[in-house]
Amino acid sequence: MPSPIPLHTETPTALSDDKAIELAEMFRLLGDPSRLRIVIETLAGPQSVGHMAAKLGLSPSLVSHHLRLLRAARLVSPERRGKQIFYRIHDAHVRHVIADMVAHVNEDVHEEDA
Amino acid sequence: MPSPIPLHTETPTALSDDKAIELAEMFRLLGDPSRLRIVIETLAGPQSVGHMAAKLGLSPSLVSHHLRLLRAARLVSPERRGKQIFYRIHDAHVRHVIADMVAHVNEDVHEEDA
DNA sequence: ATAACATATGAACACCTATTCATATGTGAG
DNA sequence: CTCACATATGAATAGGTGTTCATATGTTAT
Repeated sequence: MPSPIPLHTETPTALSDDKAIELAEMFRLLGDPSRLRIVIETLAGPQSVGHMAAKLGLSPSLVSHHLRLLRAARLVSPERRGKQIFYRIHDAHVRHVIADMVAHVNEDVHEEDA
Repeated sequence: MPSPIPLHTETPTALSDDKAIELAEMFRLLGDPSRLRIVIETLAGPQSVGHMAAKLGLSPSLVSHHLRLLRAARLVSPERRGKQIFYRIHDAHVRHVIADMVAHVNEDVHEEDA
């Protein structure tokens, strides 16, 4: 029979092709400075579009465009409160991934080779 | 005195603007499927350009182009062995960041809200 | 109803980028 | 030296993308 559900057949860090594409798509969205800053803002809690635009020095229109992409990729999710719409990080998974990256960059002491 | 070396002044996940740009640049490079797969290959140990090209189904030329960008960003580093050139992940920092992301995507059980 | 505000959306544009192809550079063998 | 192999590089191009502007949609208050 063809090895059912192989758990540890490859190197500790392997990735199926579809997972690679999925992960690349997430990286791509975070690869734009404006978008990355928007996502990081949501880590502190739900933020309105206007608040983010003001705080980041971007036009509300631009922030909305970026939020649409982040929404479609399920990186953030909207929540209406009166006239405003607050965006939060979509789930704990995304939160952990981003937070880890930020932590890594912040501690950024240059270690030697791997 | 103006609070020296503030450690926990902001939210647990804040980021200076230059760090945000630096991080975004790293995300951007990993945001291309071909490039991401190349980097992931190097996690298993030093790999020659030709080997990667064959394994990933990409032209050696394309792999070389991508490696140039990854090299410039210090994500990978080259090492000559005879005619071939082997690329490895540049340092432990990069290795951890990528490995964490792969791990997160692999365990990918959809949790609820953050 | 209208008005004011908040966000979203569509089009247009300038810019960037991934890929291919052709060519160059470097290396070891004979 | 020449030849074959491995990688790098430059140009050209097709497709993608971030931003701006104008306009639409939705919400609350009067």
